[in-house]
Amino acid sequence: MNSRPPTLDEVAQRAGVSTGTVSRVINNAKHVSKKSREAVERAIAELGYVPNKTARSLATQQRGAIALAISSDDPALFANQFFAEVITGVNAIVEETDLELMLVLAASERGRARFARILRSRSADGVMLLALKENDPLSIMAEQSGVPVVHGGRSLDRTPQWYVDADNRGGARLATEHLLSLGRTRIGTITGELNTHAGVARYLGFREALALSGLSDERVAHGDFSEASGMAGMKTLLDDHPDLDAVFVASDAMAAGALGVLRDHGRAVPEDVAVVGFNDIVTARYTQPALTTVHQPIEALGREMTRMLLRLINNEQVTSLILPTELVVRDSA
Amino acid sequence: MNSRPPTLDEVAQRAGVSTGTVSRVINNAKHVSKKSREAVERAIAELGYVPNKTARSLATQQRGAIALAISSDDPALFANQFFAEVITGVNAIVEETDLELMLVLAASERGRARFARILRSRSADGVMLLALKENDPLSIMAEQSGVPVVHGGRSLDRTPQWYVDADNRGGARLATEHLLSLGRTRIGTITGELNTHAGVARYLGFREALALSGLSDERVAHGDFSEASGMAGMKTLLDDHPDLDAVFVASDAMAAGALGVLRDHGRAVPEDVAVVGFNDIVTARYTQPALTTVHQPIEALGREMTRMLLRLINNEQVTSLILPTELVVRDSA
DNA sequence: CTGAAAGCGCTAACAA
DNA sequence: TTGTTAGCGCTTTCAG
Repeated sequence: MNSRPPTLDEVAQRAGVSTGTVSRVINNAKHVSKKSREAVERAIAELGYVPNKTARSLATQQRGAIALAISSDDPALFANQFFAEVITGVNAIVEETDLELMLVLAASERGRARFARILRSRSADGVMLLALKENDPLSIMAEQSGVPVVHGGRSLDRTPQWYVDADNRGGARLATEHLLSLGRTRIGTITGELNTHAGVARYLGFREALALSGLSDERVAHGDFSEASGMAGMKTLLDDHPDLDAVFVASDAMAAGALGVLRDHGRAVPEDVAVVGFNDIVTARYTQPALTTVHQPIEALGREMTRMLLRLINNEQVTSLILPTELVVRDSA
Repeated sequence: MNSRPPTLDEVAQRAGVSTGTVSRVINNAKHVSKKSREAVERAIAELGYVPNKTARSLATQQRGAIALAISSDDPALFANQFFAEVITGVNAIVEETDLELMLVLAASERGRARFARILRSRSADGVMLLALKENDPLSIMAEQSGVPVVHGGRSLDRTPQWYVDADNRGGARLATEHLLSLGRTRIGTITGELNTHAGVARYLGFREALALSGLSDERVAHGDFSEASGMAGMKTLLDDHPDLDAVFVASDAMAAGALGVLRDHGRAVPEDVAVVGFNDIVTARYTQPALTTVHQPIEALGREMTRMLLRLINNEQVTSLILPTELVVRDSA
């Protein structure tokens, strides 16, 4: 049961042709007579031939693999929905090809070193990078390596050459406009980390929407996307602007925290204060009340990153992409 | 910036030694003079040499990669916490080695075909398989291939040769005993799918605990792990056994559904009916009330699977593992 | 349209 | 302790 798979040479012998011919058939090149082709195909079937990918890689100088790298210091960041959804999207496209998918979680210094080696040794024909922090060393490393790289998301400091991102700004506008359409006029926001692209973009979207309606955008508290910071932000907002009648919160985790604080302060949601979150995490459906939020096309992000990378590898033309977000209306606003 | 990395031959030339010697230094074999070693190391540093993994693979007949394969018809199943946590665990061990990690999501027929090819062409030195359904074709395929295989979880029909599993039965006992310790005596259960090992094991654990206390175990409704089935199961239970004072629910998703039904029927949780779930998904902390549940060591599962696989690849002795689960007490019981 | 042969970059066996 | 060389299995000229 452990017998070595047959080689191309053996197939050639069996089919009574040269290895060159077998190779041509396998890579369905032209200039092969029907007769040889059939003989080869029969031999392949009979022997159960499977090409040796390693040998082929060595000969062609192509690995037949792409890598999905996730750079982060905090391993907990992998452990979320986002991650799984991206991979699902990536896989959908990879599955249409013969490529292998390598996963590189660069959580530690070792992980980063491994990534560097993959780049230098051309272990992958291309790389998709989810750089979760700003100014990511891997990002720079990758773009300098000469290996095709597609980024998921952008960073503040440096816009990658090729990227796919969600429309954070548009999503924030959507959310804020929804609040406006509900007749709210004293709308505040709890921002995410303002040293991230997403954080800034969502804040800008919020301000944009208010500016267009000529309303004040001065009710703002700063958070860092975490639930705890959402609680703190909501308290600040309530203290500074007790007249608040709605709040756009830049992440669902923060919104969950904010919801708790509102409850504690006796403000009914959405009657007294309407709340909209961002991300549409699973738990958004389970908060009390269920959270109205902005859905990001995460799986699509994975799919488009992969498509883009494949084109890059094939030297086709590509263009960076911003994917639309959409509002999911539930009970909180 | 796109220059081909130097080859071993070039290093040899630069260091003024033979390729054999360079190879020995790289694989730090013995029988190398200090002098040569240093010369080689210098040359490697100067040239920025990185070994070509493909060439090495071809020569050694080892791929230097292991695969994590997830078999499922339903892509949505990937998109959960479980998946991300397993990978985090796997990565922790992989990161200690030079191995690459390939990911194979066999959702479609194509995916399965790709997996078969990986097996036949020895694209990976070993495979970890998360077979999410019973009687999984991949599982059989893998074990017949001669490639080392470690399973995550077991199936009902066939216990894999090497596996790591969570102690579902023990966890269910833990949960039920907790209910007993609370003084509850009319305890029911909503089971998971009874054509899965986990479903059956959890049901058995429940019955075991009740049997040991001499209590009736006849309050049972059957679900399929889904939220909807949890709602249905809870209704059935309430109809058939209105005296119910506690329920062990075989998954958190079902428990979330059950909680809603209890609320609708005016039963206070945990006062009237105590509820314990299973899995400890993220949302368990957000239900109303927060769900007492059984935590599975998912990341550890990933870690142990990987360790086991590495030992298998090195022809070391291994033994299948059952990892302990633990009770997380929150508000619902 | 087909066959022969020279690599791809590395390892490993054998000589020296 | 070192150098030499024959592969690993496939692709790809180059002749024919």
